[in-house]
Amino acid sequence: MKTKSSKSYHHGNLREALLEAAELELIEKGVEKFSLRGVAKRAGVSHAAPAPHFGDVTGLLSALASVSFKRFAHAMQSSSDAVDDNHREKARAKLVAIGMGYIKYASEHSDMFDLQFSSERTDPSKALLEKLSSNSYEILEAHVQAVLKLDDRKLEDEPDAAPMMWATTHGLASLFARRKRNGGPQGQELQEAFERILWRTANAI
Amino acid sequence: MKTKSSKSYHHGNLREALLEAAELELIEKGVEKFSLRGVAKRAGVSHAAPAPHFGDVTGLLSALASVSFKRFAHAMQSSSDAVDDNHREKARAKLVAIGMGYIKYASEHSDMFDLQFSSERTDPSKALLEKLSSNSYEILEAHVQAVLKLDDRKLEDEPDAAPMMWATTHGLASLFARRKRNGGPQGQELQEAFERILWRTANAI
DNA sequence: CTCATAAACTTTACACTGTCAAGTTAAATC
DNA sequence: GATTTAACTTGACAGTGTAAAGTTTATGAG
Repeated sequence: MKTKSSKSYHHGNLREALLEAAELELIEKGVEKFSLRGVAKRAGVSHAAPAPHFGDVTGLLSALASVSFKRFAHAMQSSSDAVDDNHREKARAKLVAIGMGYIKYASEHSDMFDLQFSSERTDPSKALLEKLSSNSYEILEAHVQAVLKLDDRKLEDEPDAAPMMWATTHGLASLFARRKRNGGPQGQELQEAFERILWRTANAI
Repeated sequence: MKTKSSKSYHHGNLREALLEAAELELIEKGVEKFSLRGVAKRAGVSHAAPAPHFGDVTGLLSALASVSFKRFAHAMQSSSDAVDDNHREKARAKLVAIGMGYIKYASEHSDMFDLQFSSERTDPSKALLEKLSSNSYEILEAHVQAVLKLDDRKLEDEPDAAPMMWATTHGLASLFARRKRNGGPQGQELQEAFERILWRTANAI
């Protein structure tokens, strides 16, 4: 039981409570209709209570985006870790898994994913956000590096490889998240198509 | 002179005037801070004047997104048309040109581009929008088809080819548009990298 | 333990937003 | 020329974010 939940004037851990409330608000209302007052109401505090912790609404959403980036990186990493160690094309399989983790996260948490890359409600220059964003990229980059190493190549030799993989993955993820919101198809076969596309891209580097 | 601009009660072509004002508003304020009342003020009419023409703010933004999709498709098409007819790899060169037109439009009109794919302020199920959106995809698809035809393959034989090309292109464009907004680098060398990546992708289909 | 300070939180206020309903004006039609 | 219909204005309302001022509590120095 981490929430104090007593009716004391000082909440105790309002910051965390606001982040949780904000996630609910985001999921229910979407990035656009997200309301700071709505978050405060959910957390049971006055509408100006978030200010000391996050400043303005951009501050809160940036913090939430940071949370999402952490989970995002974790999802990618564990997707890669789940690849069988005896896979005959382990390096590429891990790279593909990174991409599938990326896409899975985007489709299962499309609102949080949107938030990560929505530079309007978020301040991407916020120190933590910038760092976590590039962290995610570096995870993918490291896997590209492992693939290049198979042929004794280095990242510097192939400066386009990681951006290409990132762009394809991001394109698939965001187009898919978009389609999902609009009620388009999202079956298993689509996931398989994504995996084939990622394999083709991985084979092209 | 299409604008009546007299002080008559009925504007005459308010619909067009509002679309122009909306584009200015979008460029100056961005998708997020876009305000319907701001648009009305720009056009010199009352804040409720847009309603008869567009309904609500989503209606206006959807109409503006349609305008943007038309220009977008045109930009891609003319980028493809500009490819030398004697190019030794004409089909692939045209496909790459489509992608570069895509990216160029996204970078030069990043707010309009954002609007196209922002499903929060826009209603993607609006008949016209849906049609124009799929039109853009079909332009790219037709170019993929031309590439496949070189080897006597058909779209049905390679159902992943067009989505792959679209995803990579869209990924590059949106990541680039994002980077541009955040003041990142956007030099000539970046454009060249994009072109190399598109070539690699085009060669992988 | 006490008291000053600082921080968390509430209350109030303000300018702004989108949209609805009710008026006004002018164009179109019969 | 009268009436219908559409375009547009005006006014109102609930909701938004944030700034300022007031209240409560924790903190820390003496």
